[in-house]
Amino acid sequence: MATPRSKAGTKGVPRHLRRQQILEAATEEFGSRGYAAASLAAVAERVGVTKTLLHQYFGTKEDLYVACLTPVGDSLLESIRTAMGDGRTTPHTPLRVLRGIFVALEGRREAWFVLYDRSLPPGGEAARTAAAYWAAIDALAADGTTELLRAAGSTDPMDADALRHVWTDLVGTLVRWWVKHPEETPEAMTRRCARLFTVAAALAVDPVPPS
Amino acid sequence: MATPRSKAGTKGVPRHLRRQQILEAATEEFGSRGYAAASLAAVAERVGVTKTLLHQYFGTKEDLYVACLTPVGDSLLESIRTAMGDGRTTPHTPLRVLRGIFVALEGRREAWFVLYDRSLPPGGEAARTAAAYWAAIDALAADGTTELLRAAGSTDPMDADALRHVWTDLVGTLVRWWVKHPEETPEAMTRRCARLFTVAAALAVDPVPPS
DNA sequence: TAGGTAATTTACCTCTTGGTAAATTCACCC
DNA sequence: GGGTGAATTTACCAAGAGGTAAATTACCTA
Repeated sequence: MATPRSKAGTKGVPRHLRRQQILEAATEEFGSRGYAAASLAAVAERVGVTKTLLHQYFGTKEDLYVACLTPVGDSLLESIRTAMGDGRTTPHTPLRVLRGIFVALEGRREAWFVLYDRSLPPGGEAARTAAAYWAAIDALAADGTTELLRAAGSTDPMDADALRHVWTDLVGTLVRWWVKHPEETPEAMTRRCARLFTVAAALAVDPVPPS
Repeated sequence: MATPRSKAGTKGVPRHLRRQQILEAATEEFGSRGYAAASLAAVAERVGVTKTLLHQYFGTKEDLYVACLTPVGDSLLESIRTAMGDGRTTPHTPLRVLRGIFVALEGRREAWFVLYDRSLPPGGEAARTAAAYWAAIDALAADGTTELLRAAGSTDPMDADALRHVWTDLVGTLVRWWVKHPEETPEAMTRRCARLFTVAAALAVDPVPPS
């Protein structure tokens, strides 16, 4: 028996497990480099497998991206929905939403950047899928912000739109900061956000006295 | 005289003007698609010129990117510096900074995304140059936020760091919104920000009464 | 008007990337 | 223990990217 010259053949990894491995590696790759800069070869190498396998598991590059995006988008969406509860928006809602997002993202924080990738091929299925998630999340955000805004007495629709953007991007900001601080648990991060809100509010309302 | 079979030869466009055209087109392309997804052929087509010309004017793709980045980064940095004035941070400073940024960006708003491109080849000159601008801007932001924070009585350095991130990314958010609303002048946008700040502060401080 | 120079294209090369068909090896089960 | 099917690789292709040397045209001036 000569030493096998080819390394083909099964490695004993069951299909659903391999699937999971690929998905995780791809999510990290897409999340850190961005869709356009990410290469399938790099993903394959992370898994310790060949590029071809990725195609046989997930099809095209865009398909793989969508496969990565879907679970993140779904769990994020669900977390936000449950955090917003019965539809009544209270001052506690923002923090509950944040906490939901942190928990949903824990263990795969870079996945956030998969959802908000700006280098997707325009017109493709990937872009459409991502846009659908954005729309769903934005709708929820709009619900919350307009209700808060109305309660505060403001009615300008442009302002409402801008505030929605501010809120959603603020979430992005906090997530990004959180990604850079892996030691911070979701709970600790939520508490930090609470403190930050208080401080920011005090800043905006309480002018610094000239000295 | 047979009709010329080749379209080579000068088109009468002086060098510095062509340079400017290329720079503008490249900035738009990089800004809208992101560095990795942007193609030199597309830039060339925007200008109505050949890919080769880009190389002869600016060298490699990264060189071209740096050439796009530098003027934006410089003018942005200068605008922020002058907006922050003598170093004394007052409650009016944030809005002055925002106004400076809007004015500096007017006419090439997408350039913002050139500065904050996350798909640059890691380790390259482009990434280094961009990182240098980030550092410079972040330093200014840190100055302002810590001074405001100290005046408000907070001392936690992690909170200060987080607040700096919140501020810089809030700027990004507002710019992004502004990019999507081309009709809004820098002045109008500044006023909108002022209103928004007031509303947000009221929201954060004034809980919605349960009804 | 002839020649020099600036501006630009042609044609080509190479490397990478996404993608596919076919071959190869392993594990399991009668 | 031999066959059957699942898991995986080899080898390959085509397209597109960045990049370069050389040729081509137009403009300007003496």
